[in-house]
Amino acid sequence: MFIAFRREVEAAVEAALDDLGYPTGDLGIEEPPADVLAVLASSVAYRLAGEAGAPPPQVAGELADAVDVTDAKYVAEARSQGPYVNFRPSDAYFADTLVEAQADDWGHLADTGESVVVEHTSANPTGPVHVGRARNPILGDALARVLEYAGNDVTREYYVNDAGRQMAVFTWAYETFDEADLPEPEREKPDYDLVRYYRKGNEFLEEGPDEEVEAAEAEIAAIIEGLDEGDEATYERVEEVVDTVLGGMQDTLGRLPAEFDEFVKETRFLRDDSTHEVVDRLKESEHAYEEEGAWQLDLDDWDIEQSFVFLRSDDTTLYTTRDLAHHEWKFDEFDRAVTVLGEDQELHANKLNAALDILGNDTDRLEELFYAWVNLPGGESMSTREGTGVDMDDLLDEAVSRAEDAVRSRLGDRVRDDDLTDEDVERIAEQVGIGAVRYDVVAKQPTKAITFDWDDALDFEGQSAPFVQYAHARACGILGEAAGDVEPRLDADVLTDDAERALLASIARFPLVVEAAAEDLEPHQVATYTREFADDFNAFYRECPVLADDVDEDVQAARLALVDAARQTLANALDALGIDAPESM
RNA sequence: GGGCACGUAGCUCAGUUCGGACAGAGCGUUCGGCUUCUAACCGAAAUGUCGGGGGUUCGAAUCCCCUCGUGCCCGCCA
Repeated sequence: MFIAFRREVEAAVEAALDDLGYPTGDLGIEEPPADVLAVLASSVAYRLAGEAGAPPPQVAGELADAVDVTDAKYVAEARSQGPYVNFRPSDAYFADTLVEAQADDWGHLADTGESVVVEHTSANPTGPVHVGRARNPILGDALARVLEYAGNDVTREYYVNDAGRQMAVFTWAYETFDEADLPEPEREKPDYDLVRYYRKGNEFLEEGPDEEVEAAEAEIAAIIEGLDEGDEATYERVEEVVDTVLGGMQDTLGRLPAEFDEFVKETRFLRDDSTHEVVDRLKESEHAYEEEGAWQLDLDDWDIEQSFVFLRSDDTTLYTTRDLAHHEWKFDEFDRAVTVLGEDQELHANKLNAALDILGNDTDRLEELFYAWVNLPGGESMSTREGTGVDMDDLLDEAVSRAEDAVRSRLGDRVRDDDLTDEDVERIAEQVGIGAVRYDVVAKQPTKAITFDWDDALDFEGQSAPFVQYAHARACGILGEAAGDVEPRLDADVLTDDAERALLASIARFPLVVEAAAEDLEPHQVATYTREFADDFNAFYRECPVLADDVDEDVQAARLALVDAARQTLANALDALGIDAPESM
């Protein structure tokens, strides 16, 4: 709706500028402040003042007069206000918004016809998911959802690093150490079980007797070599560890929820020989050279100082080499590829891009979304190997437990009479607790560093998921109360209060927000929208009673339709973020 | 040392792409509101050298240069 409105405004302004003999390159279309009664405005008069030899307000007046919106469906009027030309919505704008927002798929944009692979998380399967890693799946899953809302065919991919040194160390440690020498696992889950071997192994390599460490290193090197050569027996040894740990991690990620369509293993690109084909092609490149037995690329032309080593002096490949084959696979299978990466990966990503360019790929099809690290208070970083950090399972358990306390403490003074069972309470606690954690992460700009704080992550008031979810529950409450007594009617003409109009205008913006968030790869724009929207709904809730006895029947029916449209908008906006919308709280 | 990010109210953050209407929220503080569709809510008040300095512009939180502070990266690791 908003998008159609914008199209009409753009066409009208462009035509008017053309008529008046002004350039049409800059239309100056922007969203006005909240207290201005317009959906869009143009500030172009500022720029034309010099050429026109008249002050901006005068140019704005001239432009407003020249704008012809008689054929427009959604733009009712162009009116100058100071240096701005404001575009006001027609009755049809509100009427169609009310109708369209009733649909289950409200906020979904037209199909782009494009397939997009969103690779996220891709954490090495070395142990339980900790909070430091959690930004990636939450951000990645929300991004995938937003891109789906924007009309793309999205595949969620977890790239499994099963061929590197870390997995070789893990496999060696798992086969070498005796469970009796390990501490009790922190949780009865396979990832918590096996990470003990990994930690023990790393400790041994750092502090063990030189001779024994040397022998261990030889065994680790043999595993790496076996993988690189595609040796089936080695692959099976490593796979046992990888799949077991990954299974445990998947359970945790699923709670967020972050689920994947594909788990693509790194060893796949060794077994099908594509990595070695990449090596051969790179050796032919004018940027390739051999130094001290290692093959590398000179990336000066891409303003990257450091060379890109793609073949070790012992002729084995590196993670980055295999990642090249991986990305060529993506280019074959999908139209676009987006990767969610920690900011520590930026140099690697730039080098990868340059190498893909050398291999003749169109790297415009590949984009990255970088996020800053989550640190512990005191500046300590979270590490699986060292066992520092807060486990994601612990955070989610605590969040759900606090949410359950909150739900139960409110049961006594509930006005709404919907008899929540224990099962309901548990479900709501799950939705609210996990939603709060997820919202806390997804609402912030990814480039800003986060210091983890229990109270901040578990704050259920103010700008949080529960605040937005509560607005949704309120809407459901009204709809439930009205069921059978009042039939909603799609009649926006009787919705004339400021709060009603503001809510409709806010509903109409939803598709635009999806469009912008997808375009910029910024799910947090949707999060910002949800809390502004909840504000608008709460204002309506306060100002406009729906079911009160003294409300006119027509108004009651129309307000009920408006409540349903708001409910649909809240539910879908939360869904685009991967947050559940409880019907009662 | 070089590269990339970040710095907005006491705290947590929107707004910065693409310069434009008085710089906005929440928490906290002070005051007020539940016999009225759910108070995880709402209303009112107070709170700012938009890190600092310079520049461009009719106009800068937003663009450019310098500077300070913080984080990340600079492996034949992943």
